[in-house]
Amino acid sequence: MAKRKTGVPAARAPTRTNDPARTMAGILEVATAEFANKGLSGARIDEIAAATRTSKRMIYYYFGSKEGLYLAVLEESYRRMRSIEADLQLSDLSPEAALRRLVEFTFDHHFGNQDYIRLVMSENMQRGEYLAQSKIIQELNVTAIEAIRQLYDRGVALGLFRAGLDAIDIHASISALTFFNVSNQHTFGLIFKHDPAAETARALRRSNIVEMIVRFVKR
Amino acid sequence: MAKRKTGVPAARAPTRTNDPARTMAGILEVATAEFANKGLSGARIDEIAAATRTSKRMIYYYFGSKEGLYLAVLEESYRRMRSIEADLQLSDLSPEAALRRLVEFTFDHHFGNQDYIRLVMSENMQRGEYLAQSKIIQELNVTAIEAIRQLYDRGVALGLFRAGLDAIDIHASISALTFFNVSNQHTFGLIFKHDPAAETARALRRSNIVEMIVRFVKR
DNA sequence: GGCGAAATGAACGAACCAGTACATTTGGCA
DNA sequence: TGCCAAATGTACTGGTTCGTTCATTTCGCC
Repeated sequence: MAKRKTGVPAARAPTRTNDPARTMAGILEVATAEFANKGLSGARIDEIAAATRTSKRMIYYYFGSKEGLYLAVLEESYRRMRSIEADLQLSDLSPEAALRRLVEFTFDHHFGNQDYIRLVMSENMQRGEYLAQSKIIQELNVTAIEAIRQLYDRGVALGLFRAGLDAIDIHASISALTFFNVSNQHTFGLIFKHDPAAETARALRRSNIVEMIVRFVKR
Repeated sequence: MAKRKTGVPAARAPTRTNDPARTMAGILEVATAEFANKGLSGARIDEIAAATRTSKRMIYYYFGSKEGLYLAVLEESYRRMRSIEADLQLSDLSPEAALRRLVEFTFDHHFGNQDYIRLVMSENMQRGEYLAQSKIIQELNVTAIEAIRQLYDRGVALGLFRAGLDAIDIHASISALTFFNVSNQHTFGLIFKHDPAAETARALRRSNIVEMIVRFVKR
């Protein structure tokens, strides 16, 4: 909670400065990168410690264990993701425009937050073992589903979308197409040589994904 | 190459029996499960050795290192996957039927071969580092693309499919939707409680994916 | 202005784990 | 049938890595 120290402007340099919040935040930031890069078993506590301003001792002081730190990273990462997602104002747009916007946003967000993608990949490699321990996370996704449901219901009511589809299913498709685009870029890109002109290729892929989703829900 | 021993029917029990091919195959089988379950860094050579009829010594004798074994597992797994895929006879079917069959097959195959999915996930966590070392693998995917291209071109020629689409892009979408369905089942399923009546939910998901792909390519 | 809990630092230990040294057996072949 | 390379078993090691022990410093509060 406390972001900064109260009094005492830094004067005497040689002494230590206690700042728990900053210490924890620093650890989390470094740990996020490490776990995203190497996964749970590949990550090294010593490397995380070395990259922070503080020591390994503090990691255990605040997070208890490697797994505890991993879980904290996971939760923080989910929290950030969902808080950004909540900023979309879809209700002002027409159903189709809203759907397009949502897919485009998801595509761009996943591309721009590959650490998040890799953490989710890692967690799926663990079979969701750690996510299951977290009460907080379950609630965080309801918003995404709700946004789709509202936009979809509007579309159906206006006769623009076909009825009988499931918002969760639509969400699954959007996630699958956008997630895979990042998560499997190495095995997929490597095999089919997508690299040259990657920019335009990605733009093309993006519009194709949008098109695919829209075509699926429209009458 | 040599599948079995030539002469010498097993008579004297107490003595050892040399069978390199069998030893290697046994190691690969166990290693596949271990790497698929735990990933490269999570896997333990000692555990693999314990689960085989042979010893850790043999693993290093035949595969050189943990990474060497991992790469061998990866290659073998890809090889198996593509050889099954090649069995589809799509050219006898109408373009749309062929497309449906391909998607259904891919969906079912991925669901039934989760070790393969997890190995690909693992490899993407390594940023394709090991796949890049393998000359063999690159060629193995061309068939999948080719199958789609042929079916798609037929569809366009018949005026059933819209022109201007890319076979690789279609393949990406099919892969994304079917792969994600398995790869992210834990984080996705956990969050949205898909568990009860999983059978019918999966069937529904399957037909929705097929529908989505078909709608995308049809005029 | 000092007291005690919170926060931090430095070094250590015990388990784990990839890889190896050394020794032995098997089996094709001359 | 005896020789030698291929194949295998056993026991060990050196480095790595999670986690801890012990000691010290900071700082809110009375």
